[in-house]
Amino acid sequence: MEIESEKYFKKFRLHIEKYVHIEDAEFDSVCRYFEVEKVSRKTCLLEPGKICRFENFVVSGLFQTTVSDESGKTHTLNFPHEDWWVGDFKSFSSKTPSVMRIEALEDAILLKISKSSLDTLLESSPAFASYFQTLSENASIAANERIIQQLSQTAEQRYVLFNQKYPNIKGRLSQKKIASFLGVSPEYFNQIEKRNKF
Amino acid sequence: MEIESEKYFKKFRLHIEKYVHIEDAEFDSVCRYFEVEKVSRKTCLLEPGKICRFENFVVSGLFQTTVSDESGKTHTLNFPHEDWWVGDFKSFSSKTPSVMRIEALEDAILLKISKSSLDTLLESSPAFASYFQTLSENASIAANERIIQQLSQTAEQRYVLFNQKYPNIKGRLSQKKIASFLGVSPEYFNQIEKRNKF
DNA sequence: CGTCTATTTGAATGTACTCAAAAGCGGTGG
DNA sequence: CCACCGCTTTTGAGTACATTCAAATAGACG
Repeated sequence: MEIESEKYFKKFRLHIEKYVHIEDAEFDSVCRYFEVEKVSRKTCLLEPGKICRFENFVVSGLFQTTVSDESGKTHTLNFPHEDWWVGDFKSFSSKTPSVMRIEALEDAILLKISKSSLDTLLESSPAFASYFQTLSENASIAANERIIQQLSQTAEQRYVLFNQKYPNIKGRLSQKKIASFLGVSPEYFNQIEKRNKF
Repeated sequence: MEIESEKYFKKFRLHIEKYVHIEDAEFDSVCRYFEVEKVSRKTCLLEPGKICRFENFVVSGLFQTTVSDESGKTHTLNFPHEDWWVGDFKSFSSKTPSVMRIEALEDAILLKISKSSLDTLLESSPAFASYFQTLSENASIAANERIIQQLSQTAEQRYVLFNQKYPNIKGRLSQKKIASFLGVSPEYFNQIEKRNKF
C-alpha cells in the first residue's frame, strides 16, 4: 500500500512542479503533512452547517460543490477533479460553518491536509508557500473571469465556453448538473444542447 | 508634502493591521516600495490592450473596473474605493495585455507598487506576505460569493444586496453604472429603483 | 446658454423559467 | 436476468423577467 500512495504523491509533485520547482527533500517534508483518503461515489465531503476541516488535492475522481437557495434550487460552483483542490476555503480558513455541500460524483482518491498542518507547512516550506500563493491568485483570477462571463454572456455562449474549457468532464456529468453550473434550468439547457447538436 | 504622504501611509498601515500585526521598522521598509500618486477624475489607470504595470492601494477616491463585450456593452467588475486595491491582477502578475478599463470616477490618491517591487517586498517582509496572502484568499472568496449570487438571485435581490453591502458608494454612482455592475439594463434598473423607493 | 449624457416612460420583443406529462435509462433487488 | 423504481431527459404550453428601441424630460458641465 505504501507503493500505492507513492504514486499519488508523485502525481501531486508533478502538479506542484507546474508552478514552482521543489527539491526532493523539501517535497518529502511536504508530503508528511498529507494523508491519503479514498472516498466512494455519493459520499459527502462537506454538508451545509458543518465546518470544512480539510483541504484536499484530487488525485483522481470528480466532485460537485453546490449551494442551495431559499427556494430549494441547487447551484453548482464547480466540479473539482484531477489535479485540482476540493474544499470550502472560506470555512476551512475561518473555521466557520459552510454553506456548501460537496459530493463525490465518482470514486475518488484525495490527499488531505488539516488547517493546522497547512499553517505549519506554509511556514516551513518556501516552495510550497509560493505554490500556494500562486494557487490563491489563480483562484481569484478564475473567479473574476467567471463573473465577467456571467455578466456579459448568454446561457448559450456560456454553454459553448464550458464545452471548450472542460471537454474532459463534460461526458462525466448529467445535463442537470451542467445546467446548475451554468445557471439555467435543466429544461432550457436541454433545448440549448439540442440546438448545438449539429 | 512629506507630511502629507505620511498621512496616506498611516492609513495604509491601519488597513494592513486589520489583517496582521506589523512592527514599525518592518512597516517603514514596506513603505519604501510604494509611491504616492494623485489621479484626477476621468483619468484612465488602465485600458484594454495595455499591461497593468502597478497594483494600487486606494487611499481615497473611487474607480470603476469595466470590460466591454463584442456587442459594445460595458460590464462593471467592481468599484474599487477607499481601503481596497485597484488594478488588474492577472495582467499585472503575468505581464500580459489586459481586457479591462479602469477609470477614476473621483479625484483619487493611490499608493502604487510595481511587479518587481512587489516580488521583492513579498520576499523580504513576512508580515506583508501574510497580509497579501490573506488578501488573495479573500478576493477569491468574495468572487465566489458573487458568482453564487449571480446564479441564485434575481436582479432585484442583487440590487437590495448591493445597497446593503455598499451603502457608502451608492450615492456616488449613477444608476447606469450600478446597472452595469448588477448585470441589468439601465432602463430595467430604473424600474427596480422606482419599485424600491417606498 | 447649448450640448451631451443620464433618467424616465411605454410598447414590443426575446430569453429563460415553471409546470406538467411522457419517454428513456440505470441501478437494485428478487 | 428481468422487472421495477426513481431519476434524468425530452417536449410543449403558458408565463415572468428583463431587453431593446424610441422618445420625452431632466441634469450636469463647460
